Amino acid sequence: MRELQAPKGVSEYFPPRSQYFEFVRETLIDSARKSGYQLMELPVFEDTELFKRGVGESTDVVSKEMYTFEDRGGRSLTLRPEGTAGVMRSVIENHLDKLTLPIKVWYSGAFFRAERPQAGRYRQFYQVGIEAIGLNDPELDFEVIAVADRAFKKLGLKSYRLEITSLGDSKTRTSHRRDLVAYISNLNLDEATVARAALNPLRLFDDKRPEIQVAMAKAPLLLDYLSAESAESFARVQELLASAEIAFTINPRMVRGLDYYTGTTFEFVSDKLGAQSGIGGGGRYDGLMAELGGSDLSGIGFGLGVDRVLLACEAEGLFDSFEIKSDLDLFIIALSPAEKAFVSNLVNQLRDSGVACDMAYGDRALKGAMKSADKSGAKYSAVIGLDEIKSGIVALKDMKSGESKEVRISTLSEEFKTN
RNA sequence: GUGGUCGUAGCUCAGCUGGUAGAGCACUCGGUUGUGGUCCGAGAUGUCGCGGGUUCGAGCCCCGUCGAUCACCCCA
Repeated sequence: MRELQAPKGVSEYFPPRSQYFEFVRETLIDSARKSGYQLMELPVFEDTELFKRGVGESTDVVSKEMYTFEDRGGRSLTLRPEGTAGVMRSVIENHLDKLTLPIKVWYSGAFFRAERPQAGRYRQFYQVGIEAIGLNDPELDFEVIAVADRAFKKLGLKSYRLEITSLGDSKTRTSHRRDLVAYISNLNLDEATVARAALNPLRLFDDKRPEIQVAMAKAPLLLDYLSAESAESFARVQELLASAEIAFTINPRMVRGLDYYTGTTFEFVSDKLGAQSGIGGGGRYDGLMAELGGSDLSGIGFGLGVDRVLLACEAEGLFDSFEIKSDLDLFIIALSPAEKAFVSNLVNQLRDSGVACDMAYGDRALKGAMKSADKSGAKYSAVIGLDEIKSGIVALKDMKSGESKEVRISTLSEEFKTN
């Protein structure tokens, strides 16, 4: 029989590494929660139209990386390739924009893109994101960036940098685009590059070939086209970042793959990773909500790649001395099969009264059972034989110090009532 | 989607110019008649990714395929 394997390019996390994944994800989410963001739990598949209209049909993400399928009712559905479009759809559909603005939400979950897999690039990957919707206020731009930066610092990451730029409003974008296209048309480029430029001329800015870098050195920069209003807002964001001592560099050549970005746009890049070095990114989107049929409100948000942040943490050795913290207070061992039913009952009662505990299963020798107690990470262990059942007293062993103290079995749960 | 590299025990890997597999770690048991972490001893474990070909003989050579990985591309 053919051995089953996971679909190509998906990431999965199982013990013991899953605890690092969980730690990373929780740290990212915690940063959002502590800044007033609330949970938004959304479907992993949406009407295909949502992404075509929201993300943009000419983007690579939409044109060649979507998992699209037809359901039994003939509807075209797509596994979400990113989070913002779904959030906007839900905000519009559920009239959240009628509430006090800004709406501040976070989300976490799996996203899907049919790309060729690579370390840090998976077909199913995990993101934690936030969105602050309804107001165009540079203080919010700063807040969103700070929420991400705070999370990275909390994790202990050091080798990453923040790059920011402003894409201005749609008017400045079109006039810049016109000049950029004119500039590019005077360059001597190969066919593939011309095709790339036709789709999105900005892409040539981050082409890695040195000859293209040279050719693009004098190309018109979007930052020079900013309206007074955009420029002022962008300057404000920089001021706020500086006074918060969040280091950043302005990268006027930054290119983002999703069409909806306007205004402040940013990327967090780790230099401990390979080609897939972006650990998070985001920006403001002015026209998205209106494009999707809602009121014309601005918003800003980010998406952080949990897989990549985990990889970056590991590359920086942050988990080398990570203390495996078990949730268990107590691990109970039945000395022989005769006491197993008693222990099983006891464990069940302790769990009922809120004690986190586990027991030795199977019929292993005491030495082996103690080993599982050790591995479980439980703070205390207790061995129960006929003597203990008869006397009603058990030795509670502190697994760290090795010392034990006598405790009544009937009041065992009292020992763990500390919190 | 394009190109390069790799695939041997649960993990990390060794395996000579082709002669039908090994180490360390982990695991199980014992040394210690009812107490883990250290130490010592013993034991179990492989369709050599999968399919085909060349050969008397393939882990090793050839082709295909699947997967991982690196770069391009793209982006979280």
